Amino acid sequence: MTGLRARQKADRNRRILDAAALLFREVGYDSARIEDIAERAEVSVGTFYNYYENKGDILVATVSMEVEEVLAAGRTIVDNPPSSVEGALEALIGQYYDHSLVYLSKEMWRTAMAISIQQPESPFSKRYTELDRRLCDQVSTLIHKLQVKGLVSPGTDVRAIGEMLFNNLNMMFIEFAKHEALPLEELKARVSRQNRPLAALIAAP
Amino acid sequence: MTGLRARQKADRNRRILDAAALLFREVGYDSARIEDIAERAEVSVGTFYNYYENKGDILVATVSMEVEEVLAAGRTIVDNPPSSVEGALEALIGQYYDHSLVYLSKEMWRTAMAISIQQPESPFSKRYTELDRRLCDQVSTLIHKLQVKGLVSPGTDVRAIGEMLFNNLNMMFIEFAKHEALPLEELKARVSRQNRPLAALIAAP
DNA sequence: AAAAAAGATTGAATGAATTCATTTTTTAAG
DNA sequence: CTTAAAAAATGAATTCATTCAATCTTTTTT
Repeated sequence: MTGLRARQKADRNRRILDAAALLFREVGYDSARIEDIAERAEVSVGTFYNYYENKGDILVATVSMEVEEVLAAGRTIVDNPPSSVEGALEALIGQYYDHSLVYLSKEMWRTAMAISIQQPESPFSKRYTELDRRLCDQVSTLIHKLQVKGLVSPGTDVRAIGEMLFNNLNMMFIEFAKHEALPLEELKARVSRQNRPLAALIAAP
Repeated sequence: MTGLRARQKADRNRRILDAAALLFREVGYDSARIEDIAERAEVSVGTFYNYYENKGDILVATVSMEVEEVLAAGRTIVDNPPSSVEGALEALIGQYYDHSLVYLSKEMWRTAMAISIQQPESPFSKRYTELDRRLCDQVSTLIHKLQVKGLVSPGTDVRAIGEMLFNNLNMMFIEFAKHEALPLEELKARVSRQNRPLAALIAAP
C-alpha cells in the first residue's frame, strides 16, 4: 500500500488544484484569493505554498491540463488527416482552437501565457513550454505525413515549415485572447487565409 | 509660452520615466519598488499613479520607446533592401534583433510582453500592440517592395506571408527572451533557417 | 488682486500575495 | 511501544502595489 503521507499529499494536491480551477472560472484569476482557494481546499494558506510556488503557478498548472487535452484531440487529426494540405491544416488548427475555450476563459489563457513568458523557470511554466513544443511537433508531424503521402513536395524542410505554421497559429491565438470580442470563427478565418499561400507553395505539383 | 502647469507635468513625467527605466535596468522589474521610483523622481507615490496606471504600465512605456527605435532602424533596411529575398529578410530581422538588447534586458522584454498580453486594455499595452502592428506592416512592406522589384513572384499574397513571417520572428523573440542563455546569434540562425524555405518558395523564378 | 474653481500632489490606509518560525503529524529506529 | 528524526501544515507577520480623502497650487473669473 502507498504510505499515508503520499496518499494525503496526492489528495491535498488535487483538492487545491480543483478548488483553484473552479474559483478561477467562477470569479476570474485576479479576483480569486489564495485564502479562498486554500479554504475551499480545506488547507491553510501556508500549505498552498508548499504545493505551488505562487498564484500564477497553479493557473499554469490548470491551463497545462487543458493543453494536454488539445494535444490529444490533435492526434485524432494527425492519425487520419484530410487529403489536402490546406484541409489538413485547417482541420488540425480548428481542432486546437475549438478545444481551447471549452473549460478556459480568454482571461485565463492570457494570464497563463503571460506567466509562462514572465517566469519561464517556474516548474509549471516549463511544463507549459514543453507542451507547446509538443504541439509544434504535432504540426510538423502532420506536414511530414502529408509529404509521405505525396501531397507535399519532397524537398520541403518539414521542420522549418512546421515551426513557422505553429508560431503563427500560436501568436494568432494570443491576439485572439487579447480581444474579448473577437469570435473563434474570425480567428480561424484569419489563420486559414495566412496559411493558404504557404499551403499552396508546399503542395506537391 | 507654455503654461506652468503643462511644463511641470512634462517635467515630472520625464523624471518618473527616467527613474523607472534606470531602476528597472539596475535591479530588475520585480525588485524595483514604486516607492523607490517615486523617490528618485522626487515625487510622491500618489503622483506616480497620476501619471501611470500601474507598475506594469511604466515598463511597457519604457519598452515602447525602444520599439519605436527598432521601427526606425527597420526603415533604413526597407528603404534600401538587399537584392535577394533571403538577404533582405535577414537584414531586416537582424536589425530588429540587434537593436532589441541595447537598452533593455531580456527580463524587461519578457515582463513587457507578458503585461501587454495580460492587460491588453491598459493604454500602454495598446500602444505596444499598435507598434507590433507597425512592425508587421514593415515586414509586409519589405516583401511588397521586393515584389515590385521583380524578386518575389507576382501572385504572392504579400500580407499573408508578411504576417506569418512577423508572427514567427516575434514568437521566436519571445522564446529567446525566455532563455537567458540563448545568444542573439543563435536566435538569428534559427529564424534564418525557418525563413529560408519560405523565401525560396516566394522568390520569382 | 481677491475669490472661486479646477487640477494636482500627498502619504497614510487598505488589501492581497508571500514568507517563515512554530507546531503537528507521520515515519523509522531501537 | 517509545522515542527520535524527517516531513508537512499552520497562520500571524511582512512586504508592496494600489487607493483615496485631505491639502496645496495653478488658473480663471469677477
